[in-house]
Amino acid sequence: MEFTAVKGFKDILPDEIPYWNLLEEEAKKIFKVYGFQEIRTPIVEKTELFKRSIGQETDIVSKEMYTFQDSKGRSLSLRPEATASVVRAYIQNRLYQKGGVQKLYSIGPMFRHERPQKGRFRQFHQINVEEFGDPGPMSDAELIVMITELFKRIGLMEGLSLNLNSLGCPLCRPKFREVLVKYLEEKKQYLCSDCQRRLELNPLRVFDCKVNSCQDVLNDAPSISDYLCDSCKEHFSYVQYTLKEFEINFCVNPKLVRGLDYYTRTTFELHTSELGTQNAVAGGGRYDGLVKLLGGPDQPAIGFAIGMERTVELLKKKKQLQIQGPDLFIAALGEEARKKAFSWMIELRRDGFWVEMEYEDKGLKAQMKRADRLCAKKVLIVGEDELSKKRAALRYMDTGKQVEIELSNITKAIKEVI
RNA sequence: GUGAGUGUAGCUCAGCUGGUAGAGCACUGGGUUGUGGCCCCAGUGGGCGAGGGUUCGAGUCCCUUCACUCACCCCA
Repeated sequence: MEFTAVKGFKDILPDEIPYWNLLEEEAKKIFKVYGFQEIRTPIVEKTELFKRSIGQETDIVSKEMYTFQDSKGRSLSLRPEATASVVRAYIQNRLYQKGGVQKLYSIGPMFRHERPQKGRFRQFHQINVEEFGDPGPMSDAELIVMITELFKRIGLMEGLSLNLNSLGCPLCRPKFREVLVKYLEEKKQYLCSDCQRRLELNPLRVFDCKVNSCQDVLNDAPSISDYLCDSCKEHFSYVQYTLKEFEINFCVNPKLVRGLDYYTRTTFELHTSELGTQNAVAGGGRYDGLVKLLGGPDQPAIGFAIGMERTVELLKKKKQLQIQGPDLFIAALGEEARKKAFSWMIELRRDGFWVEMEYEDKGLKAQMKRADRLCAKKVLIVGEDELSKKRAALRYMDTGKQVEIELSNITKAIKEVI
């Protein structure tokens, strides 16, 4: 029996790497001009950090974390998301003392022990962005503009829909929650068993339910937008106003709630209709209370995460990336030619050209075939004839044309044409 | 954790009511003894996820088990 990867853990093969690189490179370019700096945090943290930040009662913490004990009996967990670690690092390294806002991003794997399905893996990758220190709606708008710019740049914004909501703040959310619970209690008999359970633990999550009878109940449910306090209302309308200014299409969705406890006020998600039911490509929101909750100063913050697997999946559907082949393939015939070819190859590589050749004693036809498979742009053909005539043939693979090149000083001649 | 579906060559899949494995692609070689992409020919390659049962005989029926996939759940 051969070994296979652990369930829910995937190899990312060379064919797919160009798409990952494209995504990462474009993201980094945009983050740079928006003033975000990279931070790299460990993938293991004390379990307590996630319990405190994400919420003890959330599914992520209560049943999806990879938790283990180290040899001293301390409980550690693989990170199920990035924000907790970044906030921890922000506090621990006193980044707030640097003054002003801190804008950070990180890219890496996350781990959740869920049942794998389309667009959902146990190890998955996120691009994570956090902005600390600014309470105002302008930074909310900044992040949303930035993320739409990124998706535009990689050609995916067309197929995505931006959902927006405000979850209120500690001043107004409790009141809404109270009214909602009261309403749902009355209709409890129509709710599915999951929602009846949610009602106890996290009533806002009932909005996520896909069961028809629950959605019917929700149609007449109180809406968070009617319960926002004046300051939250003002904040939210400024964000919307700004997005309109920049002609970013969005849809206010009062049913958009988040799975993590720490979110406040603005919350948003980018959805696609092309990937099955796991349709959230990116999501985020404001979390003004989290830094303090984790023992730091009372600093506001906002952030988002992009699901890389899902984004790459979309890229693969929409974009045909051109295969890059070697600049030159040297088809050498015979021992002597092969030796020469090898040293030319090394020299050309030293100058930054991608050059390949065949080491085995194969016929010209086989070598041409291999050059074609590799998508080599040009092939230098050199055999005994060429060695004696001191001229080699350079074939342009796209047109099929061939030219002759003097063997003396050949690498210099080649460098000029490739 | 729950439900459904699928597991046959490297890949994609065919194999009717059980009779002793097949196609396309890929790979190798040849047609063109030194020239790729198209075409033609030939060859290499699996014993049908694993285990057990029924049967004269099982990819084909039954049971068990494992894996994968999708959906619920949850979320990026």
